[in-house]
Amino acid sequence: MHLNHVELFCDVVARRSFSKAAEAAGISQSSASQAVQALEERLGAQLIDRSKRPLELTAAGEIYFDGCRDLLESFRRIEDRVLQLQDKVTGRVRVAAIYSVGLLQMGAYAGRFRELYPDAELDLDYLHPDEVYNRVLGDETDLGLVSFPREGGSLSSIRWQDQPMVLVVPSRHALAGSSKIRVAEIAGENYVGFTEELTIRRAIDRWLRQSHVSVNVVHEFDNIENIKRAVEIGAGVAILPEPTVRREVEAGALSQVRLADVRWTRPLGIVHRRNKTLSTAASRFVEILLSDEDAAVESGNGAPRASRLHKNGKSANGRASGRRVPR
Amino acid sequence: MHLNHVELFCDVVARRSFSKAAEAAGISQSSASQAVQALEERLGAQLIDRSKRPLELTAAGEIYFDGCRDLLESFRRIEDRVLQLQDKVTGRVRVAAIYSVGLLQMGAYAGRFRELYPDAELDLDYLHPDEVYNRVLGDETDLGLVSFPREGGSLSSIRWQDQPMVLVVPSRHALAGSSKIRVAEIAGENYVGFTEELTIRRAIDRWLRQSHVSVNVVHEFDNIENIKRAVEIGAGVAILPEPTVRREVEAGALSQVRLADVRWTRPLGIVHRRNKTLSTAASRFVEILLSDEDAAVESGNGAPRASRLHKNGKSANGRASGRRVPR
DNA sequence: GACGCATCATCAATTTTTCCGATAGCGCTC
DNA sequence: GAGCGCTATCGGAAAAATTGATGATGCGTC
Repeated sequence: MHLNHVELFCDVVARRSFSKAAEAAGISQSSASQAVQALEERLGAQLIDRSKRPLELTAAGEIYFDGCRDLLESFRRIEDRVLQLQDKVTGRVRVAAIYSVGLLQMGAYAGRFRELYPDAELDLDYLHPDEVYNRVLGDETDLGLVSFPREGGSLSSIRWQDQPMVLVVPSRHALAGSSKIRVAEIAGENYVGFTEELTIRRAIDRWLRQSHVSVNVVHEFDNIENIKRAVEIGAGVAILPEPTVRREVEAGALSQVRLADVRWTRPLGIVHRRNKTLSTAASRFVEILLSDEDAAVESGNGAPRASRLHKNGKSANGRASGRRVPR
Repeated sequence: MHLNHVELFCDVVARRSFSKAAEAAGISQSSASQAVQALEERLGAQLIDRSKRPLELTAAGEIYFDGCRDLLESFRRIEDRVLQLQDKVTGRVRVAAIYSVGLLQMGAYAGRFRELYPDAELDLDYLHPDEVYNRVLGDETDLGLVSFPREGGSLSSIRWQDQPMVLVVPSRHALAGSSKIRVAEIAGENYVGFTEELTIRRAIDRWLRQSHVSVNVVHEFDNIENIKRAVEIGAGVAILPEPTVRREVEAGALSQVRLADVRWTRPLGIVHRRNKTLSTAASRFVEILLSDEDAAVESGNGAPRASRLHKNGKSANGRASGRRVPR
């Protein structure tokens, strides 16, 4: 029996689609169909009910899926154990990041990871926050990079960074010159904010309320890029994580103003399934995220750093564990 | 990755031989070699040290083997669960029986099993008792049929039959006419017995000692067939399980005499690995062994029957469970 | 310590399996 | 009910496992 076929079956089930799973596996839809059929033939039982759209699992399929899910996980762990013995880091790490984390920072981390562990494969996706959680929960990704990380249930999270929130204003705005202001000075400004379904919107609302400041919301977007564009054209001011506007500030397209009397930060975290032990490769990726010195600079406040995840008992030779790559 | 390759690797390790494992799997030695090499290449690690004869596992191989052993077992269970859903009994049952059980009785049981479950594969081997235990312990067989079953450690046993021991004499012997005698009458007879390493020999010795009877041992054999031949040619008398001499007694080649004042029996048991759940097919085979009505007749004493192993919650249609095959 | 035996690796040829692309059929949605 | 998206099916192509022959190596034996 081909374990690849089992893996494919599980992916078909997870995605509720043969074609999606086939594409993800880099094979043709036809091949995916045949692979699952081979499994069904071997068992002499229908696993998937294709007469429904989207497809559904049969009772047998349910049982088989549950079992194979664990089986594949076990197999991965076994291989990992052997590979660890020789300090090899291989396998695939699937990372899903929210747009505002991903586009700005992940490139550098990914490069570093690929440089240190050329044998490992890194899949990076930039998604909507909800989709990141879905993937983690559905076991379609190993690590999720999100802001205001949720915990509990089958989710566990690792604290990663705390990004200071700054006021962002058009470069010709009255406040553009100031390096620091008090929150109260924002009151009544035209404001470009996040849409209400986003956690960060609710956090900012709460912060403003606590400071007894209210603003005039003129636009709402569900992503930072659009907010920045709106501020650039003078639609209003915004409150955004400092690292996400650094490039525009340096280029002069936007101005940032620190808020002197509050410590608003956007916490970023790495979420993963609680019960699933991370693969060595995944652990190493987390390690790179956490060990990065830039991050230490960026996380402006004195919050304790997340402790190192990876503990390798017997790494004697100079492997990556403690290594720093010069920026 | 091919699960077959993993299975093959495990078999190679268990047998400490590529060629043996290849033969057992029904493939060429070349193929076996390449299959294991494929695994090693995938892991980038040597699993087996071929420079030793017989081959040895490397540290990586040790880890991999332990993991894969369980993995294969898990996979088997998963498939079994699915198959059970549709009342299918497939898969392989490997049975190792001691000669004296096997040759006489197993044919009928095997036939019955193959008739009831044509999709399942039954491997029957007749071996020396020690070898039966080795196979069970080494996980090379699912069920072992032995006399005086050992328990404990990783072994578990199911009571199967208690065969009454009878005195067997040449057909022209002075006692040949009697249907019953007292044990004391054996005293001083020329006796053909088992070799000392066999459990049954030690049991008989103990019984004779308890009855304060001693005999004149003229020959020792490690199997029942040879003992019968020796008795046939008049070398002496023997004490053997009744079912094993029934054919010769009916044919007139030997005479059997019941022992009136003792209840000596040879217990037969089904041994298997304790922690390993039996496959459905294996359970059904056990069921056939236990449900047989002949066995009830043969087990002369009133010892409680082993309870039925198999419990299938949802078998509604008239499947084999309760079915009896007329003798 | 050389010989023979058993065992395993290697190689090219062949068989078997898998995979692909095109096409047809079917369910779902509008 | 037409259109769209999805999956099964089919023949041919590609990839893979398997084989048989041959060579290398460890191990016991004389």
